[in-house]
Amino acid sequence: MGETDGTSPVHEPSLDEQIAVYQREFQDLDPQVEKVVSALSRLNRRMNVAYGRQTAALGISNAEWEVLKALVISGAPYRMGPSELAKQLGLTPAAMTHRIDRMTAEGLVTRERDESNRVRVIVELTDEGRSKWLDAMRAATVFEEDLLQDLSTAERGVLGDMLTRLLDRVEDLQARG
Amino acid sequence: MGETDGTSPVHEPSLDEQIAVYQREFQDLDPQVEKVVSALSRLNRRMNVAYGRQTAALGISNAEWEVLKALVISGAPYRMGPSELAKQLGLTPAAMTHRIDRMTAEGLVTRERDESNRVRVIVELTDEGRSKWLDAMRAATVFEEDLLQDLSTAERGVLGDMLTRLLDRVEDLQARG
DNA sequence: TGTGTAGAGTTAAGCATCGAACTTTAGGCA
DNA sequence: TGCCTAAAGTTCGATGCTTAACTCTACACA
Repeated sequence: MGETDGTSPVHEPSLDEQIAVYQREFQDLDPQVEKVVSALSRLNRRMNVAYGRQTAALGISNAEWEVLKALVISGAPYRMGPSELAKQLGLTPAAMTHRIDRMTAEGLVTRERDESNRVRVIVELTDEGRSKWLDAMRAATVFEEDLLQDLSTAERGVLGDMLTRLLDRVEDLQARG
Repeated sequence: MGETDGTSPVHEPSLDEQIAVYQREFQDLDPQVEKVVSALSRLNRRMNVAYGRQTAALGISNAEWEVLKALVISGAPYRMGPSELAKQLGLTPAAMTHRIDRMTAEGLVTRERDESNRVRVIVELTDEGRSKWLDAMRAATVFEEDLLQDLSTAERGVLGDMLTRLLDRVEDLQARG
């Protein structure tokens, strides 16, 4: 085909190559900082692809899995309102309405009016939804254990700690401006 | 309004609360692993929100910024084909076509046929596109430096190193299955 | 009791993305 | 030369998301 010069398929640049170019193009760049944020971004994209394959194999989407997770995390009896769900998942209420439509049709959740406050709606996990969550969770933990395989227990602790600190920091920044 | 019981606004559970519930609901969960992956996921969502605000302030979207970045990283003369771009950004060629349409209309890139191989198309960064990239980059680095503020130089190095190892690992897993 | 306001959720219209089918060009091989 | 296959990009139809407008209920306050 075209100009396959022998060794350049499509060649996504490696992290270090990417940072080297950035430094050429943008002098006051801290390569250490850039390495952290670029790795975070790439890592997350790849992880989402991996999760997507697993959930697809179970007949649900990543989007639906997010909803199942939020409901389980809310604890028994696994009920939340659409707005609350939307806030946690970073969606608009409109998107949440549609997502709940689909998941209701698939039997993963039920939707009913709150009789004690008729403006509200209660989304509740069904047994099937809970079981799907469990299946997805099992697959996810296998993958996650695999992912962290090269890190010692001590390193995992340090990593978790540092990421938590970044998370606190970003929430702080969010709150201010 | 509703049942504001005084201290539960919408209450997104903290990372530790979330993991505590997960352990109740799913016995064989490694809390250390879960903490790492959950923090990664949350962190990335928040960072994307932050980047989104910055790019919006510049009159572009995060999606467009991703394209600008890829073109700059490819190095001068800042040219790539649509498929190559699509692969790096994790999009389908169809989506890339439309995105390039929009960015061409906005003057951020140009699109022309490759005369030496008329099946191909060359997307090239314009001066305006390069300048937008620079503006976004300046804003991003300020944010990123802020984000990592609580980590020492040594810690940043360790974090970058660990994330790179995870990235290598996930690429490995991707390649296999 | 009535009115105004605010919050929860849905509906409607527009846009970005996806998967699949299609067009065009390049190159291999008879 | 002519055919066949593969690759690049676009077009088409469907899906899920966004913003904005709207409905309905609850509560505050006169």
